Amino acid sequence: MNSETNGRGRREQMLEAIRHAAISEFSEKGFAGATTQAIAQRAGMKKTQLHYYIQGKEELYEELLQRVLAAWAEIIRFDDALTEPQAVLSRYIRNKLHFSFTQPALSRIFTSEVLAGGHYLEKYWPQARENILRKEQLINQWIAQGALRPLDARLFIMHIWAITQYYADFAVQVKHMYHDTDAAPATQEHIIREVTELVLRGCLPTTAS
Amino acid sequence: MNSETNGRGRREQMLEAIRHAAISEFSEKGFAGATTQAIAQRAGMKKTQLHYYIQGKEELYEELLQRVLAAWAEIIRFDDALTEPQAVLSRYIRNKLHFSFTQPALSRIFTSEVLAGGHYLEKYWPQARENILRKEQLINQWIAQGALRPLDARLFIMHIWAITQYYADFAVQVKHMYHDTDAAPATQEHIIREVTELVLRGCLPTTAS
DNA sequence: GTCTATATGGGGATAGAC
DNA sequence: GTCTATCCCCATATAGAC
Repeated sequence: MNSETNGRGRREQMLEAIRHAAISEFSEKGFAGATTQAIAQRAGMKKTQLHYYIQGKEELYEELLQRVLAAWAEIIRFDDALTEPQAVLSRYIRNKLHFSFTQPALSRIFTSEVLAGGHYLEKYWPQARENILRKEQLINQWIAQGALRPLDARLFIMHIWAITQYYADFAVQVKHMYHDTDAAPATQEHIIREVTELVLRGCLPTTAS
Repeated sequence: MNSETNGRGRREQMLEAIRHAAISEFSEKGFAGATTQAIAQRAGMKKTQLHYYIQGKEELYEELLQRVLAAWAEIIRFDDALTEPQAVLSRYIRNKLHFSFTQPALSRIFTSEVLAGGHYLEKYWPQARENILRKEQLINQWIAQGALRPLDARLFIMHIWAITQYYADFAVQVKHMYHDTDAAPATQEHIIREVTELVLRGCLPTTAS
C-alpha cells in the first residue's frame, strides 16, 4: 500500500480540504478579497504548505467556478422525460433549491463573480444563453398549446433562477428574519412547496382545469 | 463668495465624487477586495488626496451601506394609503425594481456585504425584522379576508425581494442573456409588468372576481 | 489642498533547510 | 512534504514640503 493507494491519495485528500476552505473564503470575500493565507488557515495548514498543493490563487478560483457551472449544467436542465409544465418546473425548482441548500457557499461564488463583473465567466455565457434559449422554446410551446398563460419566457426563467438562488446568496438574511421571532425557521421542504406554488400559480392559465 | 458657498462647497463636491467611485469599487470587489487606490483612481484623484477627504476605508464603506439602508427604508415600505393587495404589492414591486434599475451598484453593496457574512449589518437586522413582520401581518389580514390565497407571508415577501434585487445583482447576467440574440433587451417597464403579473397571479385567490 | 516620500503591514509566491 | 526565511509588490495611512 503505497502513498498513491491509501484512501484515494493523500494529495487528493489535502486538495479536497483546500477546496472546501477556498469555497468558504472565495464566497465570502470574492476573488479579490480572498487571501491564500486565510484559505490555508481554514484548511488547517500553513500558507507555504497550501502553495505546495495549488498552482496559484487564480487557478484554484477558476477550478471552483467550473465546479458550480458543471454542477448546474447537470442539475438545472429541464427533464426531457417530463412533458407537463407543472412536472418540469417543479423538478427544476426542487433541484435548484436543493443545490442552494446543500452547496450554499459554492453557489455564492458564482454570485460573487457576477458582482465582480463576471470576467471569469466569459466562456460560460454562450452556453448559458443556449440553455436559456432551449428552455424558452419549450415554454413558448407550452404557451402556444395553452398549457401556460402568455408570458415573457426568458424573464420567467430568470425569475425562477432568482428566487432559487436567493436561498444561497441571502441565507444570512433569511436566518436573521427568523431570529428572535415566534415562528420557527422554514424547513427546506416548506420553502420548496411555497416557491413551487408561487411560480406555478404565477404561470398557469386562469382557465386551468 | 468664499469657499463654503460656491456650489454646495468644494469639499462636498469632492466627497460626492469619492462616494460615486467608492460605490462602484465596493460593489464589485466587496469591502475586503476594494482598495482606496482604485477608489481614488476612479474618482480621478491621487490616493493621498482621497485620504485627505475621507476618514478611512471602513468609515466610507459604512456610510455607503447606511445609504442603501436609508434609501430602502423610504422606498420599500408598504404604502398605507393603499388598501388593495394588488395596489400595495404593485407599488412595492415597482419601487424596489426602480431602485435596482437606477442604483444597481449601491444595491449590490448590500448583497456583497451579506455574502461577506453581514457583520456590518448587525444593527440593521432588528429593524429589518420589524419591517417584515409588519408586512407579514398585513398580508395575513388579506388572507383572512380572502383577498389573498393562503400562503407563507414571510417567505412571500422575501421572494418578491429576491426577484426585484436580482435585477441589480445579476444585471451582468441579464445583459448576457440578451447578447447575440434576436430579442431586444427587455425594457424596465416590461420587466416591471412581468414581475408584477407573476407575483400577483401567484398570490391572488383562484376565485378572484 | 495637493503633492512626494515614507512608515508599516500584509499579499502571493518561492528557495532551501530539514 | 513541511517548515523558516525571504523576495517583491501593493495595501492603508500619514508626515511634511510646496
